[in-house]
Amino acid sequence: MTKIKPCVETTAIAHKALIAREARRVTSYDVALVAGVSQSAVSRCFQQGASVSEATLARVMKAAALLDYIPNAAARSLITRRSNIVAVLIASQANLHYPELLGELSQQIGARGKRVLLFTLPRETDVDRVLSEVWQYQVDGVIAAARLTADHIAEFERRQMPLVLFNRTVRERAVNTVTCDHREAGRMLVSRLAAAGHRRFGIIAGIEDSTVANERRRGACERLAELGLPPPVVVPGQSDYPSGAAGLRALISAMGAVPDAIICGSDVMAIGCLDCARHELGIDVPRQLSVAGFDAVEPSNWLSYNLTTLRQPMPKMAMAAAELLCAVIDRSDNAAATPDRRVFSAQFIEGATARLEPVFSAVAASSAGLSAPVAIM
Amino acid sequence: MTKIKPCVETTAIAHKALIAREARRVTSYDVALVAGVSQSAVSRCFQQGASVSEATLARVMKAAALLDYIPNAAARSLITRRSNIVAVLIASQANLHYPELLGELSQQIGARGKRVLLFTLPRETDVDRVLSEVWQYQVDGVIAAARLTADHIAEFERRQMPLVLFNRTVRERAVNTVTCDHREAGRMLVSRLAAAGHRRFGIIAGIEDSTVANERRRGACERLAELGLPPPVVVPGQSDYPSGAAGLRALISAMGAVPDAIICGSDVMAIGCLDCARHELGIDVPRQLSVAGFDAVEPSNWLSYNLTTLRQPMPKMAMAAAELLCAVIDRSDNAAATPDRRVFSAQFIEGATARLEPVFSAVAASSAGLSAPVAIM
DNA sequence: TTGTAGGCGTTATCAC
DNA sequence: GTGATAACGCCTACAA
Repeated sequence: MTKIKPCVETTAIAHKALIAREARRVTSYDVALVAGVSQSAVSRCFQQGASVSEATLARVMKAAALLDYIPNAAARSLITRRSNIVAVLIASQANLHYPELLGELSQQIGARGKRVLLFTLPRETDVDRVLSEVWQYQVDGVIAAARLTADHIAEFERRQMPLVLFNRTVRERAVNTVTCDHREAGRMLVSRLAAAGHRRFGIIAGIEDSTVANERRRGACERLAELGLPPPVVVPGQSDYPSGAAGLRALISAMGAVPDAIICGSDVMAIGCLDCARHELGIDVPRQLSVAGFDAVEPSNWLSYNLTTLRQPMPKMAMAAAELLCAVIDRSDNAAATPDRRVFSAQFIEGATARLEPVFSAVAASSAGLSAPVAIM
Repeated sequence: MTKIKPCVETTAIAHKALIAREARRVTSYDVALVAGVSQSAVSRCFQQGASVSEATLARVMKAAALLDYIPNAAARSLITRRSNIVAVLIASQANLHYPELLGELSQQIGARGKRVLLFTLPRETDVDRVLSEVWQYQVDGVIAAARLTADHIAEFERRQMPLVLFNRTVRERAVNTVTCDHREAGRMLVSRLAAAGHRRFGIIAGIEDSTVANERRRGACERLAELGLPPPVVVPGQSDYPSGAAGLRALISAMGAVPDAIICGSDVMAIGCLDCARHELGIDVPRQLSVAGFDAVEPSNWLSYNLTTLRQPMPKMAMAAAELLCAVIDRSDNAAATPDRRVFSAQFIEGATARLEPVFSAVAASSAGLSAPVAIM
């Protein structure tokens, strides 16, 4: 009488029915049972560079496939202390203005074997409430495109939570940041406009608590002063389309005339300003008035606008943020290294809404086109 | 001699130093030790509706605060089988076209105590690779704004994973879906244009594998046939700006003349078509040609365009998706109920790029303005 | 290479 | 109301 050894398929089907009856999940024990090995052998089969024999691996993988087994990330993270989840904090405002940002971040983080857990902030003041949620989820690190205070940063340090700020800075603390040099962008824009003969400048500012818009304005004002030009008239804006038109009217009324050039804190405002000037006030842009924006959003490139603007190299910045964060996570066992700051340059897009002198000097050309990362200590 | 009972603060500080020395995380045991209660008592303090005395709660919470204790969601999910994480699968294309979608979804899901784990698909064909990742993370459910096959759906059922399709459908299987009635939208658009006397129609189609664009085209063609009008000339497009211009030229060449009306599969193409007509071909829109799009993206509302289009009620649809998914999750212990399909109507935006007859009939007005959910069994 | 045993941090089930 | 004890599903020495 021969002893019949049941084949893996048969055992798997029977065992799977059992699991279904008990309403449990499929675990590595189940796979081990079906494959006829120990649970730890199964565990090793799902890890990189563990020592398993060819034969065992094959048996285990077959059993796993038959049972629809997938390792449980929650259980794994409990012991490895790695969830492979990265939190992205993003103010809804930024979300809408930079639709590419989230997509690029997700791709780049995904390419590094992690996933993005999304935390959107309806208002930038909701940070506290959201952060306490972040801690629960045991994320490996955080990319924050939102306004954090020095106290928040301190809590990240206390909890040893890797952090990268995106387009934000905190003066009081040393933090990893990825930014575009918005101040330099503001300076560059003024330089080009001034070189073409513009003298009376108006500025439509962005949302008040936005570091980005503030830096742009600061750079522009600074450069105007250096060039000995009169200070610009600044009117407030909300970074949206209606603010462009409202800002234009406000500037004309404050200055008693149409300015030579208007610098808008964002492309959407610039487009609002442009539409108002052309369609409502009958102002000839760029002959009577130059208009410029920031960000090079998709519509700025459309035929109806062809806006003079400055582009942030978003894909590169997203890649830098993912890279930086993952580097910090990987070495987070060791002592914390000194924070890294990666600064990118904006790229000047000439467009056709501003009168500009052609650029020949090597310095201006390179500073306008440069977008490689520059480390500033 | 009096026995000195050390106060909570002192114990906490000492114990915290110990934890730091051992490089461990703070656990509920640590809190229990400092608070002088059992670990289970601590656990109960962090649950809804568990029975704990006022005094214990206070002591525990104080100790927790001193130790910076936060419950570990990974450990919790291991036993509760709830991760409070929802996966959102989104094709990058859709991401860029509907920036509001992700923000709305995140808000709505957040309001229900869960968070969004983001899975972006560079190509719609990457679904398989991404799904196997989804299973690992033990998410509570999935909202998919990407193309799934019947086989994929089957795997969701096999794994008993709650699923809601967003703006997608799968003919072969019964699935929970939240959609906009794009076919009806296409019909509505043709009805209005035909009523204003347009007869020779051109269509610039969207990306070939997009259900949405196909449904829109189908509805338009269907309605044209019903009205006894000649079938439209259809040219392909990629749903982007350049496709609008290319499509316009292709239509003119195919028809041997400028058509009466062009229906574009998306607003961005409509805008590309419009810019080309006006700025490059000198065609008077809407006098010589009517142009219409779909989606009511932000720029469609700008002065330069004021596009005739149809809006999807995104916020309502996102809310419906979150609501539906969470309902399925909450009752997922019981037997699976019959799938739910929530269909919304697009809202007609008259704009100024198409010649239209004013609408007086109550039927037309209500069908054009309706955006409340309609359950279809 | 393989199996045994202990632990990761929580919730659930019971007695008390 | 409170505290012991057993899961949850996996990884990781360590011994074989």
